[in-house]
Amino acid sequence: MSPTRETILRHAIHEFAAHGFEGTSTSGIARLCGVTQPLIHYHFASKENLWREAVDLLFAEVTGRFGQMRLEGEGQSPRDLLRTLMRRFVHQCAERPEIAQIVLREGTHRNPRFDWLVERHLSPLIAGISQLFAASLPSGQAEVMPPLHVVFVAMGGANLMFSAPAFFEALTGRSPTAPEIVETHADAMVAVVDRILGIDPASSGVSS
Amino acid sequence: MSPTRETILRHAIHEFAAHGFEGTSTSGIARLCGVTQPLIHYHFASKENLWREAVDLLFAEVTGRFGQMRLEGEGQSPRDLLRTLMRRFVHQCAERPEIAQIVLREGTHRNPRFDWLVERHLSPLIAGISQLFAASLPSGQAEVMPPLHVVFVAMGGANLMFSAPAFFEALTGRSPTAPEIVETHADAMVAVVDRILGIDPASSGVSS
DNA sequence: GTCTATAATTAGATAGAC
DNA sequence: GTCTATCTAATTATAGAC
Repeated sequence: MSPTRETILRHAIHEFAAHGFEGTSTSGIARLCGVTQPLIHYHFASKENLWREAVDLLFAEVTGRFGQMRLEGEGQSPRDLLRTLMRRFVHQCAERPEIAQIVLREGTHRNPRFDWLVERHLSPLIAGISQLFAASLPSGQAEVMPPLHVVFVAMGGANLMFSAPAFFEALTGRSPTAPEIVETHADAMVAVVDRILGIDPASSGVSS
Repeated sequence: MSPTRETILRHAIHEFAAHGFEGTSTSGIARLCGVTQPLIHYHFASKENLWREAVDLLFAEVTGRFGQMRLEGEGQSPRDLLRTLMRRFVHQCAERPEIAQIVLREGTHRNPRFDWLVERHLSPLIAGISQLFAASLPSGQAEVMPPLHVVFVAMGGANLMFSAPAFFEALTGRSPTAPEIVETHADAMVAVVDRILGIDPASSGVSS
């Protein structure tokens, strides 16, 4: 990929996450890149297409990581895999808040852009995680906490402080991406998963 | 309040939640209301001020409900209050997703609008809930799951499917605001809170 | 209180030079 | 591949008639 294309995409990801599709201007992205606005149309033809290519780049690394985890997890029990997954997911949310921010910005109402995003990137990821929870919940618990609901709790709980960092900052005076805060949140989320799965806190050691 | 002002505010809440401050146009709101765009400036002076008045109206009812709960909860244990609160919070998120949507849209980065929102509306609410969790967590658990982190887990977990309804819809083909889905999610969130607080599922009855 | 008219700025997109 | 120049449409906001 050409260095110009890459620079534009990098800034586009940030702008679309911070201001949404409608709130982002191609002129603004161009200014950040130090190029002129028509150059963006030369490389990406339209604002809509720029958004799609930015999203593809954003998900490329995540899907890669998730696929790798599947391989590493061979032989692990679903429960252990789930705990490792939860821990990594928290770190992922902290490192790349743009993913959740874009999903939240576009997901307020159905539209072609969002349907494309779900079908292309989100659906496969969610399906895998739901299966993992379904296989790990103690018998009878799936009625109280259906796997899909647990997935939404886990995703939302892990994400919020990193999707809305200004919220956490304004309340605490600290950045949520400070390493020890990310780690504390990862510990907390694993603990929550443990308790949802009925794992006794006393008998469970460190799970990373 | 004049009926025109009220109509404008009602549509403004919806538009700001769906498209963000930058993605919303005063002309668009005016069109939805069946009035002309300059009329919005006559009533609200500026787009910025319209946003603030819309947010004030949105929070007025929530703060009212929360205050009422405090009174009803006199004599209840912090744990019981917390479970009731959690259940109502899920219903609140389903009924008024606009609150979380606006917080998520504005909270991606610090800005004067968001700082105003935190100081004026969010901070007091969060402080109350954090205290409640702090008073309810079993001894030793606050180190693994600090109250503020638990609050973010609870808020994020309760909110996500209603903040991004298109996400839930695209995955399941059903609206997250269908009464039985809201109720299932409320049950699930109360169950999660029970397990975080170390309440034995077997010994706990219905908690609403 | 609501309108028309309009100013000043910015948006996404195209044409064409180099 | 990157630029300048420019088109058309939409943006927030103001002035002034009724």
